[in-house]
Amino acid sequence: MSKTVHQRRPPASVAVAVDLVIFTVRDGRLQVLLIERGNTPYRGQAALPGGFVRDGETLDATARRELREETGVSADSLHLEQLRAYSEPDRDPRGRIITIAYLAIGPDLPMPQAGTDASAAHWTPVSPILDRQIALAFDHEEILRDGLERARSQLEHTTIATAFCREPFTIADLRQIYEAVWGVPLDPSNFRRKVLKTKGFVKPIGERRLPDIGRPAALFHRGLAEILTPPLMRSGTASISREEM
Amino acid sequence: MSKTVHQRRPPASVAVAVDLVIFTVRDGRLQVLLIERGNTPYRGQAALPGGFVRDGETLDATARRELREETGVSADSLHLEQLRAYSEPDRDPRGRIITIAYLAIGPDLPMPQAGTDASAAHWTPVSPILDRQIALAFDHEEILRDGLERARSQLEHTTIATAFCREPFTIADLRQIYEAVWGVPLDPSNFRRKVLKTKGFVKPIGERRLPDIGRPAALFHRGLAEILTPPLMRSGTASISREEM
DNA sequence: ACAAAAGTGTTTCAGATACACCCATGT
DNA sequence: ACATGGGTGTATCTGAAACACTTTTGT
Repeated sequence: MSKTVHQRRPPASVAVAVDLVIFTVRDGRLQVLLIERGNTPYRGQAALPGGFVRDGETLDATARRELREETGVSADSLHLEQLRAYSEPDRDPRGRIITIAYLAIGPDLPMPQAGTDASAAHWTPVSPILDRQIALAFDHEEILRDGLERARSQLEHTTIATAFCREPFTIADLRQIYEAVWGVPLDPSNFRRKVLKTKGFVKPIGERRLPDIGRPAALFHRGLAEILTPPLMRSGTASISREEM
Repeated sequence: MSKTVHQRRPPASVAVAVDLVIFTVRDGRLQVLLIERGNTPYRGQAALPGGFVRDGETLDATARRELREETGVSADSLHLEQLRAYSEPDRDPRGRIITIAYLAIGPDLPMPQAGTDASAAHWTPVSPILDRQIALAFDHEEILRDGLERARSQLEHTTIATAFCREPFTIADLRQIYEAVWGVPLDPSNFRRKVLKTKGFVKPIGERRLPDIGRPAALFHRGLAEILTPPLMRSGTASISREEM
């Protein structure tokens, strides 16, 4: 009768979790929020913050809740987007746990806060993790790499770079975000032109910031645009994956 | 003792499913594979093919298995990538079901095959769905829209367009894929130059195809490259999301 | 006066676009 | 011969990149 055989089979229930890749730029370096695990497995090792989905809760709500619990900051002021699901059956020794990773981006936050869950959290530069000098629990290194690649890509095509900045910010602040996340130096004058030419990227507020040294810089707020057209390319002539012929 | 409170709470088990957005180009139009639902809810209505994850199975494996069951074609020859998770608590009247959507792309396949699950499946042009002339079950219209946007984006940045073509193919075949998915006409001469200039996109096989009318066209296989550098842009000067100032 | 960073102007060059034109085939 | 689509050549224009140069502050 029914042709949809796949619907008849009783669904296997699995535990579903959310893990967060929370990025910020501190001291000119890209950093990620990690917690030190208090329980087995991977006790004492660094891991991405996360937790299980609750009944009646969307994954976005889980991510926002965990973000608040881990950082003490409401997610309203942060950029939050879904990365993807990780489902290797043996990715967690405790059993079958599928996790949906989220990418969160915010300005250099006042962290951690004692007396909250966030007290186990700490900002860690991303480079030593990529270089395997710091090991992460579970498959969190892979998730981190995917999150970094997403963040780098989003800098090209969207205005999320402003989510890294505390308002108001200068064009140089914004440029340093790109330099930290992409890991390449950018020409200040050309960068400035590209940002100002893109309508809706930033909005001048008519004030200036006095630096310790040098000429005062104009201050800006985020604009309303979310998509960069045209994209702000990282290294115009990159390499292709493979050759042939 | 433990600071990771979120790990202590017993995980709520939920049913996890995979839904597939399977695209192809037939008759110069983008089409999607839909099944007619045999059971409630949404009995008799069109829906994306999909099914529940089984024990010990990755989501990719679930997607490949469903693809094989629904289309009778092994997923080896198809492009398959994860889209994202959909988790609204009331998205399925039967209960809490989180679904992870996948995007699949293949050439115009011999479908459907009688005597298999695929007999309930049929190719449907995408346009009338977007125009709300055909309603899909559950939140599948949203999933379809997201899949389409991903496919359009991937055409810009990767070589998946070749996954729509049966080998060998001509440059014009490839161009018609872009025109069908993006919904815009492209200049044949400039398109040809861009494709041939991108090393690893296509590989000439030195033969020609005789069309019903006109000059024979050179035939190609897929190249080894997967990333297009530089991207093949759709409409150089698009519009931004909002204005201001 | 000098250092340092912000901001402007200008030259150069690569690539996209538009379109004229030639080529190879069937009828 | 002509229609049709494949394929090439080329003039023009836009925008990115590089970098010289000017401006505005603190010391």
